[in-house]
Order: sequence, then C-alpha cells, then structure tokens
Amino acid sequence: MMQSKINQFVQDCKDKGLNVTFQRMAIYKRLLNRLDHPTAEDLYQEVIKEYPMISRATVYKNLETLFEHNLIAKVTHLHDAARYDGKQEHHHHLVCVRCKAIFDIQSERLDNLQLPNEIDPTFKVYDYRIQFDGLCQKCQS
Amino acid sequence: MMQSKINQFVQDCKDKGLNVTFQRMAIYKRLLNRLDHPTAEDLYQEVIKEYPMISRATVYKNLETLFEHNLIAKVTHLHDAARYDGKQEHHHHLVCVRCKAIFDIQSERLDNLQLPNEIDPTFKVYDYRIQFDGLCQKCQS
DNA sequence: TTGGATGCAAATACTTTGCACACGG
DNA sequence: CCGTGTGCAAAGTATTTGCATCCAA
Repeated sequence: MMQSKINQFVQDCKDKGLNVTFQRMAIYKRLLNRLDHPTAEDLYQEVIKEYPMISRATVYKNLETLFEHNLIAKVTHLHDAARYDGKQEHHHHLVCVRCKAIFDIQSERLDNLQLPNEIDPTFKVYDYRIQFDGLCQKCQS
Repeated sequence: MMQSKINQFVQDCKDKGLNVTFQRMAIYKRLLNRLDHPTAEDLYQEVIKEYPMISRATVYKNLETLFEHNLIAKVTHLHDAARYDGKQEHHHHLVCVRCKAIFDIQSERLDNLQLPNEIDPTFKVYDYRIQFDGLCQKCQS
C-alpha cells in the first residue's frame, strides 16, 4: 500500500516534469508516514534525523512545489497571518486561494448541520465553520 | 447600530475585568468598520493613521486579549505555520483550539453538501472543507 | 492604590530569496 | 547538456516578550 503510493508519486513527478530527487523522496515519504498534519519545520526535524545533510530550505521549497503541483495538500491557505473578525453572527467563509481574500456567507441551512457520528465522542465540538476554497472573479484569469 | 455595539463592548469589557482604554476602543472600532478579515498589521496601519502614537505591540496584544475573552473572532486557529497533508482522500478536520492538534474526519454525508445559493456566482468554488473547532480530551481539563 | 495596559526594543518563529554549484533525465 | 533542484546564509515577515512606566477603576 505504501509502496503503491510511492510508485504513484514517482509517476506523478515525471508527468509533471519534476525531477525525482533523493531529497524529494525522503520528504514525501516522511509526510506519508505522519498521520497528523506536520509543519515544514516538523518534517525537517524528522528528515534530518535520517539525512543530516539536508537543508531546511530544501524542505520548505519542496513542500511548496509539491503543493503547487497538487501532489500534497495544505490544511490551510491562510497561515501567513492571523485574521480577525469583529462580526458576532455565525457565518462561513469563501476563500480565494490565490489572493487570500475572504468573503462571508450566511446560510441558515449550513448553520444547522447534523454532526457526523464519525467524530470521536471524547472530542468536545463547540462550533464548526465551512471554508469554501476557490477563486474570486479577479483571480480567475 | 454601531453605537449599540460599542456600548455592548464597553459592558463586556467591564464584565470580564478588562480595562476600557483609549487604545482598546480605537482598535475595536476599526475592526468593526472593516468588512473583510484584517490582519493585526492591517489594523495597526489603520489605527496609526488616526493615532500615530499607538504601539504595534499594543495592537497585537489587544487583538489576542479580545480573542481570548471571546469579544472578537479569529478566522483561523491554524495561522502559526503552514500544515501539510499527504492524504489524498477528501476529508474534514477536527481542530483542538488549545493545542492545535488536527484530527481527520471522513464522512460521505459531509462530502456531498449542496452548495448554498448565498454564494456569489462569480466566485468559482472548487472545494470545501469543514473545520470543527473544539477541545481534545487532553485539553478539556 | 493596584492590577491590568502600554510602549519600546530586542528576541523569536516561520518562511523566502539569491546565487553558486550539483544532478536527474 | 539543460533545466531543475540543492545548500547556505542573509533577508523578510509575523509575532511575542521583558520590563519600566502609565492609567482605569
């Protein structure tokens, strides 16, 4: 199963014109092994244990490259800076993944979702928010 | 309408033992005026136009304080660093707002939500993700 | 009066960049 | 061989912190 993902990855890289380097493989394999959602620094710390000669910049650059080519995902597109909101009403967000603009959506239907029973009962959910990712009109060109 | 929010804010501060300072009012008022979701730096740049003597640290500290007391909201709890994910399957996230741990949820029902028609049709949505905010077992104490 | 708030500057955390060199295809 | 990738160090951006002083209640 792991092996098939690796093979797929190598093929995907080739298809997208990305060189299959030693470093790239090491980073990707580490990311696959992690079930949480590590930061670039986390992964750097992992990889460096095995390959002490790797550069931090290589890890950062690779993660961004792989993300841009849709080979891995980013949990949030809004990590660059904290964003604050004075609005008290419950609402959801439309996020332009290119320019990072955020638009509000109010929708009674979306506010009343039934929580899925897949959620671990020991986790206390007190709210939820839906983030729609896409492109605003300006960024569609 | 604006005035009533200000009055409410003053009352809330008193209730929570927060001093009502000149700086705090200026920051909060600016945030209320903005319909987008500004960063601390954005707000600092706004406030400083009117009150050139205010300190950047005061703006940052106030936003965090107000957030901790639930007087304003933060669009994301995961802004500290980019988080990557090797998993290809579509899924949603359970986020512990205290320790920032992220747990995955897979749910067919949640994957097939009907998009609300409140969404501006010029915005191209290509995906959505639900983030459930709460506290993990460890952080509930 | 007193605990919380402010201001400043320094420190820290995360990330990007420029450039010379190395390497995969 | 060519274009992409790597490594290093420096720079950039976002944020926090320590501490002396100040001020709202």
